[in-house]
Amino acid sequence: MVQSSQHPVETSPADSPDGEVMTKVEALEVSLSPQERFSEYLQTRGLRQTNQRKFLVEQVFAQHDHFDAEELIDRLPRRGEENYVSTATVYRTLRECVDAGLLNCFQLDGRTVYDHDYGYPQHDHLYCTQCRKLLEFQSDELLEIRDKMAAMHGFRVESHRMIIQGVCRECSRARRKKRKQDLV
Amino acid sequence: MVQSSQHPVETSPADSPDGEVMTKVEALEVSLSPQERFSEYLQTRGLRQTNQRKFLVEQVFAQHDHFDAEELIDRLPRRGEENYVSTATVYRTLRECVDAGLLNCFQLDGRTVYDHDYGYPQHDHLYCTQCRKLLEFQSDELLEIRDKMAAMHGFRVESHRMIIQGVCRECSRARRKKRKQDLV
DNA sequence: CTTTCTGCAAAGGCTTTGCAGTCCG
DNA sequence: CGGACTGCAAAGCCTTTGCAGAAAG
Repeated sequence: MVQSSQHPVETSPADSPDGEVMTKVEALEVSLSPQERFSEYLQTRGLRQTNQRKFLVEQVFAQHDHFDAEELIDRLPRRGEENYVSTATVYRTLRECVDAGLLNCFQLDGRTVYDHDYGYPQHDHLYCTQCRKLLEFQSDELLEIRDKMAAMHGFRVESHRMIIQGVCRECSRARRKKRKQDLV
Repeated sequence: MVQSSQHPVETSPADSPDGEVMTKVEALEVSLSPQERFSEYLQTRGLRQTNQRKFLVEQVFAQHDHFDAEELIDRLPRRGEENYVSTATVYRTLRECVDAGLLNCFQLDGRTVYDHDYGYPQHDHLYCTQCRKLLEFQSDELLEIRDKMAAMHGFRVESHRMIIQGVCRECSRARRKKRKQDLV
């Protein structure tokens, strides 16, 4: 079976229904908006400020969310509608956003997932293998270990990617409930 | 540009040329060989003990190395030669090895990389973005943080994947050398 | 003998690319 | 105006799948 096209991705909820400790990943203060930052990037490289690029960056930063190309395309205007952008241009622009430092990307289940980088602090992910939701977490200790391990091996760190796979609270609950029902 | 098909992947060298601390990832003592373990897995599920499966598991465990499907296929007999195994069967068997717990797999640069799991301790990776080499490291602290972060979010951990990207010692040296030459 | 497996070739999913027309600067 | 950009369709890459013949139990 091939991955379905349903990949709900959400950020960590601010509240904790169980009253447990929750780290919340907050937006950072930045002097330039993502749009301005991208504009700067384009100018530096002698690239052009097109309507498609402006529109895409605006859409990408309209909500803080993880997404893949397909999800982005799904919420953009269709062919024939105003502001339609072709698939090729979407892929090309996503790559530029990564180069510009606006987005991060990583592979998950064979698709490329994009994540806001600019104006957002470093973080890692918890991935629910049941509902495919992505939660974020932050850990300075993790960074320390990363740097220590890299140093041990003479590595100069550029970046890292940590994904914890498992089952989220909601899916665990749903499963327990189901098991209970199955017993009846 | 698309990823090239050259992906040297090597394990961590045992010696440290710089005399720095090195963690070495050692093989574990296991009661069954990978072949025996796989055989057991097949029997349990009523699957068959074919020559192709036996041959592939043997090849996969002949050397401790990370590899992708292409690299494995490259060192197998060609079509027409003795013990030839089709691409489809290689992919099918790799998947079975993962199901059987013999191999781990993860995505890197768009390809699926396989890693010995059975008879080998949990470990994570350092990935050199210059030479595409994969080194291994082990850290119990990392596991503690993983569990702590998961607990904070009500997650039941199944597994995790951590990859530190950067430049390895050898590539750093090569680069320094090159810069020096460029100055002459 | 029956069911699973294999090899083949074709298809699939995601992403990139060549090209001709379009648009930015 | 010239080079960069876009949309389109086609190709590419890696992996999976349908099917008919082969093989395991």
